[in-house]
Amino acid sequence: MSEVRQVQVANDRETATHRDDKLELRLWLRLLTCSSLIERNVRNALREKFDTTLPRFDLLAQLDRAPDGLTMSELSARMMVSNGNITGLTDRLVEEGLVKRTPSPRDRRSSHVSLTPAGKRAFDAMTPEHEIWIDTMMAGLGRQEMQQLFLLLGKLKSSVHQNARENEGEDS
Amino acid sequence: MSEVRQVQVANDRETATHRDDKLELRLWLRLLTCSSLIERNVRNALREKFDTTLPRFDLLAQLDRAPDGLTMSELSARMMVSNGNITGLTDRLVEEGLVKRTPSPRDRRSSHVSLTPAGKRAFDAMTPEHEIWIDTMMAGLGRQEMQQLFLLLGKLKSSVHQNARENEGEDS
DNA sequence: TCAATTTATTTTATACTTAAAGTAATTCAG
DNA sequence: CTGAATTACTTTAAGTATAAAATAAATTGA
Repeated sequence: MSEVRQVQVANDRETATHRDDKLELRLWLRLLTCSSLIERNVRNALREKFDTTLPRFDLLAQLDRAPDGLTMSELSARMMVSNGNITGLTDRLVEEGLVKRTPSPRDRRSSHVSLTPAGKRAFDAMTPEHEIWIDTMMAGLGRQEMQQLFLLLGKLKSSVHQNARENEGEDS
Repeated sequence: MSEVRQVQVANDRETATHRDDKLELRLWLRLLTCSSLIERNVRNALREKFDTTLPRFDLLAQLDRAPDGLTMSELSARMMVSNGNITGLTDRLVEEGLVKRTPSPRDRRSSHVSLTPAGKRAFDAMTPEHEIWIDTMMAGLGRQEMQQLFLLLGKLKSSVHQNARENEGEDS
């Protein structure tokens, strides 16, 4: 009575792709699956280990890389989210004391956001762990495979920038 | 007086990566950038052309691929979102008349969700356009590059499944 | 100068998303 | 058969996200 032992097969988006679906579509779904998987893991880990969220960590990371701080618009561009989103996110981080707003002396419309000492400490505590999570998830890939993947994704990124419908009213 | 003509350089996440950042981290950020870029484009296109959203389109797509319909749990697994999310999403699509819930005769806890004729029509109207958007964005990649990318992402997916911290309480 | 436009940000309304708790039906152990 | 555990789904509260409108400051052009 040999049990039919179901192998744990993830029931993700790709499960339902037809064999005759176009390569482009299957590629997009797989890309999305990978991205979502990693994102979910990082999100969960951040919550469990540091009681924070991915958007907050992301914002701190952007600031850590820009020692002079960034304007709301710069944050919006780098994090690829709307400006309104940054407003709320910054508000919460200010409340937590991890970030501060400094009105720009040159332009009264804009403010520079930067890490507070507490924010810097908090971020520095998270970084090494975060790096380990990422490394771990990618442990199944060899050095060369990663480089290859990095390269191909670079091409994809260019392709999207060049061909996407979003490019209206761009610089001539 | 030669103008310094700024080339339109995307100010995305990767802008701020240090040269000495680990390959794994840079790979993850680039993956996320690609995924977000494509996602944003599809989202905008769906809104502009069909006045709908990506999650709704996704749900319709899952149902279209499963002619007998799916339970809420199956939808949750395939779309990789929480079960509570599916509840709300389904509610809205039912309101729009694109989807219907049929109580399962075998299990009074669960219901099968499936496309209504209107839902099928709506989805069929969107599919060809959607495919074009994806194809267009990937037009910069050759056939072989796409296949290579697909393969490498498959490896990454396995790696994440195997190594991620999420694997607790799994099948022995 | 000064009106019109652009830019930086905030506000508003709505949708999406999650985790956690709750409800109800089913299954399982004994 | 029955109580305990599990499963399917919904509800709730909070956070994240967007588009669009609003505000206010800076810039531009005549």
